[in-house]
Amino acid sequence: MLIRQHDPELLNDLRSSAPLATGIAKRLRRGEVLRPQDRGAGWALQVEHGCLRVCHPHSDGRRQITEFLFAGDRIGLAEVRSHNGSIEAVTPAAMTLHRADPADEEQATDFYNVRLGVLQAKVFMLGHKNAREKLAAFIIEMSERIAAGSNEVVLPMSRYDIADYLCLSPETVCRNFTQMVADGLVALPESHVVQILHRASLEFIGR
Amino acid sequence: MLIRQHDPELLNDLRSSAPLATGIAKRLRRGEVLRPQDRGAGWALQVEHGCLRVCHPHSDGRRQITEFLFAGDRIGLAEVRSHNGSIEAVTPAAMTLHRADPADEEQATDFYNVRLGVLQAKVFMLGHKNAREKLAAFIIEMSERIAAGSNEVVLPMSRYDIADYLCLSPETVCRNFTQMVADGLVALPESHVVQILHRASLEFIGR
DNA sequence: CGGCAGTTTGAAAGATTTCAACATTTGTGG
DNA sequence: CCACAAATGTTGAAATCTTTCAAACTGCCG
Repeated sequence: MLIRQHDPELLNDLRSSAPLATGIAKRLRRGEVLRPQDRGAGWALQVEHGCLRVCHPHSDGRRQITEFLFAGDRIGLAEVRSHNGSIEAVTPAAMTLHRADPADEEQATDFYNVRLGVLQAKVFMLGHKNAREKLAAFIIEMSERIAAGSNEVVLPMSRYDIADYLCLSPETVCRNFTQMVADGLVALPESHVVQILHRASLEFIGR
Repeated sequence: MLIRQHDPELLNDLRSSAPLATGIAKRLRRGEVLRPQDRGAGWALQVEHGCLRVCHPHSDGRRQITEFLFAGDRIGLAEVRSHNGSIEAVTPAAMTLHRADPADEEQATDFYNVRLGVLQAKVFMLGHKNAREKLAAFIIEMSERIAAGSNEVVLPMSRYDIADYLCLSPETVCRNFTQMVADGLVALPESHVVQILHRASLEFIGR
């Protein structure tokens, strides 16, 4: 699949298998913000290490976090920009910026399909899951993405970040963590360290 | 942009500007169901007239309607199939099925970008809108899509369908219609006929 | 006419948010 | 290294919103 030269901003991706050409290195300190207009459209970002969040402001003053990005993840800056979004460093992070290769149709196909899948899953999550189910799914997702399926996950993001990602209040996130501990599903030796005690139950709850 | 011959199920679209080659005609009676496996992957569906709904079943027994389709709208059958979905006729409907043209990259680009935009908008809607805001946005959307922006919209779908589309209960949909009538925002001469009395307010509420 | 699917309304239950208070952690400057 | 301020995390109680359950109403079709 070709990305047309004159319209390369259509490139969108997250965690694609296709390799990108080497690109421009960039570093962000904790909390630092990258606005896509810093770079024109047609650029993709690949995380080298650290954790980023993709934030979108809302008219009511709240924000929505549509993605967390970890080492190896990629996203098209055009998609971030499309809803007035920005990329912020949750932890100190290093990344590289790449121009879309207009000749690599494999790459573009991959990019689009991964993004469609991610968004479709989010629609189902937001539509039909309650707070407990969202949080269970979130813990499983994080264990797979940043702990390689291990049962101990160190979450780099705050409760506020989790809340904005799941579209809940931070208090609700907190209460549901507490409830899961009470139910023996997880342990929280520290607020950012989640030990999964019953993965199968968590997976079932998170559907 | 090319659709690769061996992987044509990547075709996805809704209301693209690119023309499709003439295809196979199909008709559905009210309530009749089309399952994508009826046709293999790599097919797109274009609505000729009538209204369709794209339904996805959930593990808890409820369903989610991810799209309503009207004359001129298109969707890739692969995307419908991807989450065990089906296409059902809300009204008697006629449609044509088309094989993706592997040489038409313009078409595929269009397909993907329209779908990404639709899904992104849905994520925002489900994440941050309450029932009243969802319904306001729905009425505006329907007025634009099936009434060409007119202030009188005849809704072809039931309150249950609207509820499953907005991820609300049918009673909540109903109560919010009633409330909007009480507030003078709309009139309901019949339950399926919505007259928009204050479009600007509706647009503001639905954001 | 009766039945039936769809719509509407009421009342109670349930879930989540909001507001408030307090605890804990983190970061910074003395 | 400590003290302090700011940010983050937790818990409680009340308010709000939505769902659920129940009942009644409507219009349409056989």
